[in-house]
Amino acid sequence: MSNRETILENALILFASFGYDATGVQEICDQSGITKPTLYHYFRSKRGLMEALLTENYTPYIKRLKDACDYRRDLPQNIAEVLRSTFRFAESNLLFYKLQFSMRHAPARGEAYDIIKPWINAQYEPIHVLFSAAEKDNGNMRGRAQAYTITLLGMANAYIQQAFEENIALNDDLAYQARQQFMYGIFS
Amino acid sequence: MSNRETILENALILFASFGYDATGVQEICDQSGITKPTLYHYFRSKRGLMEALLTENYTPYIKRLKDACDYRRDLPQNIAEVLRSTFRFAESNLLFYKLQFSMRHAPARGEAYDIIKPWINAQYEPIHVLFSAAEKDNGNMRGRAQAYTITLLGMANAYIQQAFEENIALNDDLAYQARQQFMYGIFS
DNA sequence: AAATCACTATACCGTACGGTATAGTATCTT
DNA sequence: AAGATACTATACCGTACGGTATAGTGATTT
Repeated sequence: MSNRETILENALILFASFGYDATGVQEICDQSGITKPTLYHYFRSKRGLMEALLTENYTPYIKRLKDACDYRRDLPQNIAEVLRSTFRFAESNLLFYKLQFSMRHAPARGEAYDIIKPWINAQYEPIHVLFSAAEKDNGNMRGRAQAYTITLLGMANAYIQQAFEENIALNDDLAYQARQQFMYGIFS
Repeated sequence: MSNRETILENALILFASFGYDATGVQEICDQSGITKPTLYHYFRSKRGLMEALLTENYTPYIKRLKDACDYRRDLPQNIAEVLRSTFRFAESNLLFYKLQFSMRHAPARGEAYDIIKPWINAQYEPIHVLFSAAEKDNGNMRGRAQAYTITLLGMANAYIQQAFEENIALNDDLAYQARQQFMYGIFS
């Protein structure tokens, strides 16, 4: 494995375990068996390292999420796919999921939140577009696209957290159950 | 206002804005118009300051939550009260709600999470006891008390986040709506 | 063979951190 | 009036931080 990959791997472990602020560049180097100039050769700064980590781990998920949000006049189908892709994202790399989750909820003016902000939007935006499109086919959804987006993501995360703590699988059955509960919130 | 109160107030603002790690003791002192020995006179350490902040702001909520979880064979009523007390807690001090929320989701081995851990349990435990008690009256809930607790809290937080971002009130109507959606997840 | 390139170690920079030793001051107790 | 108590400022401690100047290395290109 290349030094670059080793650094990314150990940075993920340390950032996810102790947080961005509390993890020193030196620790990452020690854990990776290299020295600081090597790290700074591949990544311009500590922040650049974090950004690279996010880009490499987020990109495939965001791509799948965009596909899941392609509206074909079957909103329940879209919601199921959004939940499925998100569940798989969480399950495929638990450590990264935990890291990005803690960063999403970090204080708004901290550096960690500043770094992850564009990715929050990259996840939010396609889902919001989906609900906006669905509004046109369902009048009583009007003006609630933002609320649906937030609630859907919030519910997905609640299910994911629950699955982790109870050691149950984030399979398609659970995605279906989450979808039913979410849609009850919409049409009631 | 006493120095102690001033320190607590400014610490809340800074911790909530920038995070526990990223906020220096010196900043808190500057903002409060005092010097470090004064701060260390009232609070033994930076961590002690954070702990005092949590104790003073959490205590009344936990007390109300415990009342809300007193099971009288009417689970929907309990759930409504849990949601109401939690909504009011969030609405009464937005800054503190944001701070504790970010700490709850901070990395597990960081200091911030370590400090808030007992309070996470103080919130979790009475709700868990409630669902465990309700299990005895409703067979098909058996063995799912933990799942219900996590999902209820997750849903409450999703509603609170949504209310903040859409600038809508966390009133009893919203608590009722959240309860309906949650109970659909239980009995389906 | 010379020059270039990507990569890496030693040793160091300035700064900011959490925390404290010392020396007060002002108020309250006896 | 004397002593104790609660509180606060100046100045400082050791340590760890993110980041870098310098000087290489070994492989690739010309």
